[in-house]
Amino acid sequence: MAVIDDVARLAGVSKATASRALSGRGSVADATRQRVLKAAAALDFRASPAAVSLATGRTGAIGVLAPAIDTWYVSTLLRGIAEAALAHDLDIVLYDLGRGAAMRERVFERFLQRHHIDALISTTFALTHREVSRLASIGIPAVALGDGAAGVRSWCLDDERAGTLATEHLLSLGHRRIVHVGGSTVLDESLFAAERLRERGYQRAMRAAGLEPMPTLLHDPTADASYSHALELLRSPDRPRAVFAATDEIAMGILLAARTLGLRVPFDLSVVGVDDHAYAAAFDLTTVRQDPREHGERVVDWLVADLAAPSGDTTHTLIDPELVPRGSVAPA
Amino acid sequence: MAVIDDVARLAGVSKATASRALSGRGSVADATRQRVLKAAAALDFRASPAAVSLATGRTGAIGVLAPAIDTWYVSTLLRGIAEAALAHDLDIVLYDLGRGAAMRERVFERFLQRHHIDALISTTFALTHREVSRLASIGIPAVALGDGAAGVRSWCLDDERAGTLATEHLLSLGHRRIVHVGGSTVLDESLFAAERLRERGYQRAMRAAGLEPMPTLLHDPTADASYSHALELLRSPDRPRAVFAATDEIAMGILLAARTLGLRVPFDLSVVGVDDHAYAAAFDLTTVRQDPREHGERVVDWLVADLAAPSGDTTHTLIDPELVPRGSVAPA
DNA sequence: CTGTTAGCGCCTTCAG
DNA sequence: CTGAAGGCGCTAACAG
Repeated sequence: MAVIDDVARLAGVSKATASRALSGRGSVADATRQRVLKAAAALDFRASPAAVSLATGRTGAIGVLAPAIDTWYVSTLLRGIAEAALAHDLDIVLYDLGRGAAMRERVFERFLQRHHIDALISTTFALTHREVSRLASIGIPAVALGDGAAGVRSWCLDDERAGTLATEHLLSLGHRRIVHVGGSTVLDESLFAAERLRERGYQRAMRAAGLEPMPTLLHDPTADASYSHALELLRSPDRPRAVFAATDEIAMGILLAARTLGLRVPFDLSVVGVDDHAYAAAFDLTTVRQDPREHGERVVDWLVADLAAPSGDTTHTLIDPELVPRGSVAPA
Repeated sequence: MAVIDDVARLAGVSKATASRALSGRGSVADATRQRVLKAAAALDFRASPAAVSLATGRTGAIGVLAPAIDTWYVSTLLRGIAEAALAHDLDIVLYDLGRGAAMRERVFERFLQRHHIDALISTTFALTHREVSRLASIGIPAVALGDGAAGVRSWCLDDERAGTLATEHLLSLGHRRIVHVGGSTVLDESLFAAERLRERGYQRAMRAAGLEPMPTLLHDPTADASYSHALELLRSPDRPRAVFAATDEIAMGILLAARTLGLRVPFDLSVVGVDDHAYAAAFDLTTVRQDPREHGERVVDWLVADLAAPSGDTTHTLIDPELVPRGSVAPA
């Protein structure tokens, strides 16, 4: 592997000039730059990132802290992040927390230990105060997605509004007994802020319509768990005719259960979800959309700008959800 | 941030001794080691990965090259890789190729440029000869998953056998007109080796049963595309009664289309998929299982061992698929 | 505009 | 077992 000294020698300049020519920082005579560039190409030179990083303090990588990658939300988000990162010539280092937050502390300490990234994107789980100040003290800017944290720039779907939108849609069609099926608080009380907010949106909409919210049904936030719970729910004689599911995955489980039981959607049962999951269209599922892929890109762009010129901005941006009417809902 | 010199000073030893004590390499008197460790803890010392990397040539990270992260196979695999990586105290650097391989060259050059990783895991797309030799020449060991490459250790589902298994299952139940719906070769001829092998397995099983394989139907490998194509297919008067879908996602699209058209599965239509996707159980879909999560862990373990003691092993391991009978199939 | 001189923080011979 | 010295490859001042 050629090193910069080889390039410099071949171009007949000093290491410093070669470095300047290669990096574009500092001024170099045009002719000189061309010579250096040509020499570098000839030698197939590639700067050692470790050396660059040691000298500059920059790594050229950003970290992503996320739970359960094998999930529609996170994987789609990751896709957006990866695309934007590529465009900005940044590596992305992935830290998967799995379900629940057992590994959280360990992961956090570990990636901190290595000063391996220039910035951090945290998703779904809010950063704790301690983590935020820790990050700040070692100078890694952080942003949060999906759940904010004080002192950190964040973007997040207006989950409460999403719940309200979905519920109001059902209400406007004359439904009154609307059941809310929520993503679990089972795993960890502190984690599923989004789900709790969607529930609150539901409750608010119900009360605004003069109705008493019904108790939220909870289980693991997977299509599977939803399916088996829905089987029970829909078998009951006074089964609901309208359901607001906290996520599309849950909604899909309900739809599948309805099919199994021979219920006709939307005539026997109306269902609204949240997400606009990749399968939502095939399920003909009415839902409230969010676009994690676009969010991922947006966040990376912000981070890149902030890295170049720290803004100290810690705004908490709420993203407006949008109802996507499809065929899983009918008038009461 | 404390550096090793601070630790050494606090412990009253030299940098060299501190380094030895901290890394465990080289012998240090027990009492000395304790003192160093205590000093390091007191100072909250963390070695700079850039410096370590520069000095040792190791980065402590492995790269993952994958298409379309927002896909069941890749995201599940990634989950397994991330878990194993955490266990081995390795970072994982993610390179998303998106759909198709447009970014491929760029990504490849880019991660090569930075000698940012100790090893590479490549998925789905086979590495080209040029890439393999390139990797070898700069000394990054690579493994492949999902599609092998000459000169590289690889693991991969026996896709042809998967196709055969699925088809034979249908045949054994008396079906004769079995249609195969395949993941697209539409995107890029050279990429979807797995799909082509599954098709071949189907054809082989048909011929072995004395039947002429029917032409494979192709479209984008998403549930959505599958849904709309299946709508057409199943509306036709001589619609098939048995379908072998190349992936569960495709199978799910077909199942949804059947529901839309009022066909009863499995009585009017039998469907078999491949993958054992997270939703397969909820769809009650008979399928051929593969377990990418487990594969991910296995591959990382191998890589870690190989990093410690290079084996030169370039075996191509075929993973045996397994039929998972569920309710989407009935006798003809 | 360009070369020289110091490091960045750690590991690793080589002596002792 | 331990310390001193040099180097990994690059960039950042500072002169010139």
